[in-house]
Amino acid sequence: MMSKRVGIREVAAAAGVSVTTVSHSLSGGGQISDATRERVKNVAEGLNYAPNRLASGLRSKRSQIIGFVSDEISTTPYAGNVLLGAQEAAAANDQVLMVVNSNRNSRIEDRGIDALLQHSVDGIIYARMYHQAVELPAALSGVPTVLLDASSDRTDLSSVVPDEEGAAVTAMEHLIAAGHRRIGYLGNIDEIPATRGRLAGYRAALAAHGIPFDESLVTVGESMTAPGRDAASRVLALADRPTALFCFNDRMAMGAYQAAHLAGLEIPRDLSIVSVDNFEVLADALLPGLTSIALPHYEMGRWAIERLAAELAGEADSAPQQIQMPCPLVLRQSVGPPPR
Amino acid sequence: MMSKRVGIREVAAAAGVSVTTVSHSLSGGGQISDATRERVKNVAEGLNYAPNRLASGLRSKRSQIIGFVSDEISTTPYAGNVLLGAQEAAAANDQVLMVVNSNRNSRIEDRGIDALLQHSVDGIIYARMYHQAVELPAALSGVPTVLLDASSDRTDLSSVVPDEEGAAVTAMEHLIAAGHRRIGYLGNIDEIPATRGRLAGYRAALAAHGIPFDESLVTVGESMTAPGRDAASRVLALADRPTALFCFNDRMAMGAYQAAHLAGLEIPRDLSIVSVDNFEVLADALLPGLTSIALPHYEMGRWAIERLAAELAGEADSAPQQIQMPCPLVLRQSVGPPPR
DNA sequence: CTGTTAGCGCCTTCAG
DNA sequence: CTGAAGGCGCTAACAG
Repeated sequence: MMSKRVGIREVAAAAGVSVTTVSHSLSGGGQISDATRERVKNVAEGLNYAPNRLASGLRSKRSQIIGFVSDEISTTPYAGNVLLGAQEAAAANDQVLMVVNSNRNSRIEDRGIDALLQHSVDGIIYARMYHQAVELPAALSGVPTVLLDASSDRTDLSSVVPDEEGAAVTAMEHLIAAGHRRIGYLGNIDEIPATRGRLAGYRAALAAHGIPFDESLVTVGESMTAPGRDAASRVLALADRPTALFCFNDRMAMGAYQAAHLAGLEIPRDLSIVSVDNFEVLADALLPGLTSIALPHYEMGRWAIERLAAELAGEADSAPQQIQMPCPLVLRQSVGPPPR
Repeated sequence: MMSKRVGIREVAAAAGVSVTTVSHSLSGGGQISDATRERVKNVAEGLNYAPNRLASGLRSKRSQIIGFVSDEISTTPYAGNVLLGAQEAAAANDQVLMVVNSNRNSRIEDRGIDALLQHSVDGIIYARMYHQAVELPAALSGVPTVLLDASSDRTDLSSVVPDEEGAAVTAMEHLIAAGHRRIGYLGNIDEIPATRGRLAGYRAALAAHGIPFDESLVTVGESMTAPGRDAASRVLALADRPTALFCFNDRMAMGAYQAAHLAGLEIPRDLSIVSVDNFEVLADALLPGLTSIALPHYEMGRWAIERLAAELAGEADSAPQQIQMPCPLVLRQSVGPPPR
């Protein structure tokens, strides 16, 4: 509400000082004696003073608002945690988030960015809901921006994405450590970084353990349950079927569960499974629980805000960084030793 | 970015008029001839003028920012759509959303609300991620507020929640129309409106069709997959087991699928299932697809913003409203005629 | 119909 | 160490 809340001048009057002194006292700036500073703070608190950010932003050119633009806050269930991470980090910095959603429509996105700029956001988190390459909208040139779950070829922009290859290696190491050597990969077909990265990790892990790559163990499909079921059915029908499956994501893994069921195989006795997403509604619900690699959504959200804050502050370490975040393994019950 | 963008005075100079004329021309107010209005608009566009909302908000007491406070944006996957609905409706009103997340912690929530108020939000959407009764934080008294997926006993506050009882009736009517008379209810145990509402709907639908209520067909558990599985197993073990199950939500329904499987029952041949949530990642993924009642998340988001806008505008119909939104049935493959 | 003139609430040189 | 004064960019009376 924009009512007549108490302002800096009321505080000044009550404390018997000038508005300047109040401003300095509260903002930590200026040369104020500790005594007055304390007194002013107490008076302000007593009066229930709260600054008007509109006014201070107008004057100081710092709105303390960060714009958060994403392609689809909604459809994906992973989304929430990146927003949460960003929001909590922002709150810790005395910043607040203004969110805008493009629904993958660049006209809507541009309009949203315009709105953010009109509200004088200090910077922008440009987020995607799954790892992908992006081109920054022209309207954002000159605006401090950090890419989240998105990457570009620009080295002057900070960005954070999951370490896709590392995620796959982690999953594979877990399977190999359990004794598996014949491990299938249920891959997806979209042209996104995760597709390449996870396959690369799959192959790298095999190579690291001297296990030959067998193309017949790799099947692909759309990254959803039904295609995962079909792909898994194909590879499980092989005479020399794999004893374990690394799945592109939890939805495909759910398909693999169904395929295993249809083939009369029991998990993990006959088939071990690891996948990526750690999407709890699925991973926890499946029987047995699905061991899965978690994507660091919350952490990426935090990192993006902190990076942006550092760049806005012009700190020493403010050179742009492009980082890949590690993805931890979340153990459940879908992995066991190979049969026999 | 808060750089020296072109301001209203540059536009005025370029158009050869005063700043007042520019302001009126662009905001549609004042008495300006159509000719000058047009000319000014063109000049402004040519100069790529965009208003500084900080300044206009400071002056006009209208920030065009709506605060969105919710308990948990993240953990639940339903969340996204309410934010999306709200965001799109806000954009249509030339408003923008500032989000704050309390993580169910009232101290964090109060801090967040403070931040929103400091930024002079015009009003607040106070949202919960699932239907529940709330008490409005004291800090919000006097602030235009609309409750979303939340209700209170205050009649001076607008609110929107799903029609829980209607949802259950819709589900039951579908089952009854398919020929079922022996229908079980897999209920939950939390003390939330949905618990009462859906059970009431279950009973009402039975009564409307002259089917006696049989307590043995009602089993309850926590609203998750494993408890759903257990509860369903109990009722399916009955000598005279139900031919259909109405489940509290999709996660419990997934448990019912598993229980059916374990009991050697095939869906929908031996057992029909309808539930609530239409949580696509589950409902679409289950085999066969799960027929489910959709909760109107997106629509509630839109409605809340529109209601707030109406109240802010002080329109004729601005008396607070407490509404229940209908919940549509989404057909998939989990319902068939009763066996034999 | 259009222009002049004050501020909105705060920050920030610049003097004391 | 503290106070006075001038805007930030825009809107809204009030005059012309």
